[in-house]
Formats: sequence, C-alpha cells, structure tokens
Amino acid sequence: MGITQPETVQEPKYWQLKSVLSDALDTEFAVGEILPNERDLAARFGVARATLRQALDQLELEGRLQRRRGVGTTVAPPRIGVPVASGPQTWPGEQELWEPVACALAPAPAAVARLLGIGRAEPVHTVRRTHARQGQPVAAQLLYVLPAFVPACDGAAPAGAVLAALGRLAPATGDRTVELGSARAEDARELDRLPGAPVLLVTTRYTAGARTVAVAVDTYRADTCRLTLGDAELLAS
Amino acid sequence: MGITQPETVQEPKYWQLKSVLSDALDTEFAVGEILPNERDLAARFGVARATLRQALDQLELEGRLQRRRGVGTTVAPPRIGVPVASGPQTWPGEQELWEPVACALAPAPAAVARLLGIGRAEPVHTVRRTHARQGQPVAAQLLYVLPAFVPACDGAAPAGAVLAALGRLAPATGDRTVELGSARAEDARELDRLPGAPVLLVTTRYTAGARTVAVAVDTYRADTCRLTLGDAELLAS
DNA sequence: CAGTGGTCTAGACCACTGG
DNA sequence: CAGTGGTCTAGACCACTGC
Repeated sequence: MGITQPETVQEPKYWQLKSVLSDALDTEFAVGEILPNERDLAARFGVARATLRQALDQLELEGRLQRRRGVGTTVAPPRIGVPVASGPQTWPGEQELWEPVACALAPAPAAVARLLGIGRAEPVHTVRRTHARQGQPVAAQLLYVLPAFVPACDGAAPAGAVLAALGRLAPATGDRTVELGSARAEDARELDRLPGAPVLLVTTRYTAGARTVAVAVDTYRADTCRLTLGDAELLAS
Repeated sequence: MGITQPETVQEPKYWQLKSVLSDALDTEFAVGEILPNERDLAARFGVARATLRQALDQLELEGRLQRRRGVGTTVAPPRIGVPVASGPQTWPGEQELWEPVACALAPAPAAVARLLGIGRAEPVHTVRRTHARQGQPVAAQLLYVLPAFVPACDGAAPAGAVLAALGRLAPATGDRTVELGSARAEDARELDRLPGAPVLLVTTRYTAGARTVAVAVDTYRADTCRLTLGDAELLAS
C-alpha cells in the first residue's frame, strides 16, 4: 500500500478551523449576523475554547469578524477604504472629518522627540483628534508641533491655532511611513477597542526647509480599515 | 480611609508584563541577543506560560522580538524601511531586488478576478516573485496579468515576457491599498514565517484606458517591515 | 440577572533546530 | 539527542452588556 500518504497530516487544528469558518461566513451568514457563542462553537467542532479562539482571532485580524465583550461575535462588513494621500488633510472637505479632542503643551514620546530633533523633556504642542467614517471611529491622531511654529502663545494654545500653523505646512510633502502596531490604552479607548488591538500606524513628518517641525501619528483600526493611497478608493469589495 | 483607591487595579497581567519586558528590552538587551526561554521567563514572573506568551506575541507583532522554533527568542533589529512609491518597481535599480520564482497561466483567486472583471475560471498570467532586503526575505508578490496584454504566447509565457508587458504599464499610476492580513501557507514559506503570520497586503491595480488589466498583490512581513510612502526612507530609528 | 467575550492556569504533547 | 517555541486541553474566574 502507499507508504506515503503524507499530506494533510500536520496542519494545526485552528488553521483548519479557520478555513471552515471562513467558508461558512461566505456562504451561510450575512453581514451583521451574530454567530453562536464561543463555548457552543468549540463544542460543535470538538475542540477546546482556546483553540476555537485562535481561529476567531485570525478571522478578526483579517477583518472578517467583530467581537464585543458582553455582546457576541458578528460578521463584519467589508473594510472601509480610507484615503491616505500626500498631505493628510489637504483634501478639500476632508478637513471636517477630524474632530479635535484635546490639546496640550507637553513633552512628546521619545520616538517623536527624536524625529523632531529635540530633547526628551522639551514640551511641544500636542493635539489629539479622532476620525470617524460611516458612523464609527476609525482613526486616532496625535499631532506634535514645535512651539516655535505656533505663533504668540505661551502655555497651551487652542487647537485651532496649532492646526492653522500645520495647515500652512501641509503642501510641503512630508515623508510618510506605514507600519503595524498595537493600540495603546488611550488610543484604544478612542477607537472603541481593547488595548493591544492591531492598528496601522501612519507617521507623517512635516518639514520647513530642512527642519522637521511637526510630526503626526495616525492610528487606524487595522481590522476595519483599508488605506487607499492613489486617487481612487474604488477598490470596493 | 480612602474608599476609592481604584486605579491600577485591573490591567491584564500580560499587559503589565509587556511593559516590563519592553523596558527591559530597551535597557538590558542588545539587538540579536537571545532571551531566556519561555518556561524560565514565565517562572521568573510567576505566571503561566500562556500568559507570558500573550505578552511576547504582542512584542513580536510590534517588531520588537523575533521567535524561531527550535532556536529561541531574540531581540529584533529596527524595522526595515521599504519604499512603496507610485509604480511598484518604477525606481531605477529597484527592479533587480525582485526575484522571479514561478510563472503560470491559471485562474486567479476570486477577489482578484473581480478586480480584473473576469470570470472565476478564466486563466490569467501569474508571476510569483520575492523581494529580499538586507539579506532577508521581506515580501512575496503575486502578479496577475490579463492574457490579452502579454503578446503572442499561447499557454504559459516566460516570466520575462509578462514583466515586460507590465513594465509598459508601470508609469500609468495604479491605485493602491494597504491593509492587514495573515500569511497564506505559500507566502509564509517564502517569507520564512509560519502560516497566519501578520502581513501587510499591498494591492496595486494597473489600468490601460479605463480597464483594469493587471493586479499585483504584495505581501510584506508586518513584523520586520515599515512601508515608506514618500521620497525619503530616512526615518531611521 | 444571565450570557457574552477576555483573561489565566497547569499541565501535556508536537515540530523543529542544533550539536 | 536535549532544548526551543508552537499547539492543545479542560477547566476557572473576571468584566462587560443587555434585559
């Protein structure tokens, strides 16, 4: 007989489970529908809850599911396309989607201070904003602006003044990076997620001449967002 | 006495652990150094291994750690900046970093077929390439090109012909999206990771006139890569 | 209040790496 | 081969949501 019937042997249970569930989501469930609870699902598939959860974790990471404590697990809608063009809010009409939340004059995190080329204790203007789309919070932003660039304010400046200063810089293309991160406690609260949730970190550097004068860190929900870079966000699912 | 001394109470253990470890990484370890094994670490902190692993998972997600089965856990170097400009390999000199791996004429995945506006069974030219930087694999790419755009080949075309056809389109800016995904088995192998590892999915659409004629799906290791969008990748850590 | 997902435990076995 | 990280189990308790 076949000495070798090797394939299909070792594939982790949670990986097979994920495939099965993924197919089921495509065929048997509608967006928004709620799934059976984790204990029932685990029993149905004959695995421990932890194993079932590993599969659900992956599906949530891929934006297929949405879980909420005390409520249940629902089938997620397609990811929302969020334009991330050259200047962050240089788009006409986009400006208004960002809602200022707080404003302060305080030292920036070490990583930001390094980008700005200042000491760790030097205070900078800090503005926190949030971005909603289709009714749900999608991104949290932290803006750090060198005090020298916000005119005539000792102490904390109003958010408007800081934003105006930034607006004058916007056309100057800042470099930009995208990377994976996990939500800090504060951002998680704004995004209606638990701390540690996966997020896409978009870092923008604003320059005046050769100097970096401001840094923006945008924190996007990785489960519900798809960043669109070109002109078109017509990559609908 | 204070009835309320509420703060600091409920923060998950793995979250505190992560902070402690994160600090330790900054101060007590050098890049490439290997940490104590998970069982020892768990014992040292007085938690179960599963809990310790939750913390390590997060740190790995953030690119601070690198774990390899059978070997150990090491401190990861800073993320590699990978330029992601308008056309994917329109950069002079960048072209050579992509190494062709395989080439075929086969049906594309459903999601890609939809973008190309063709049926699920229609075959397209498919090229698989990999991208290495600083000696390690960083991205896997799948190119899908409509047969009508690869001249004079029935059956499978050589990779060169497909790439040449794409080269003629490259300057035409395609739209582009970035989102979080998990590595499929095949990509995971190319990237030297386990299936399911977090990846950044960059999808590029190539158009000729109004028609989408090709689609590229780039799969970047999310733990080791930072995508740079602007001109400069000088955001060194 | 009952029901949900989130955290945690203490074990076990497996797959892989290196000497 | 010994040692590592990866998977899996069967249970427990907690935090949160909604009725």
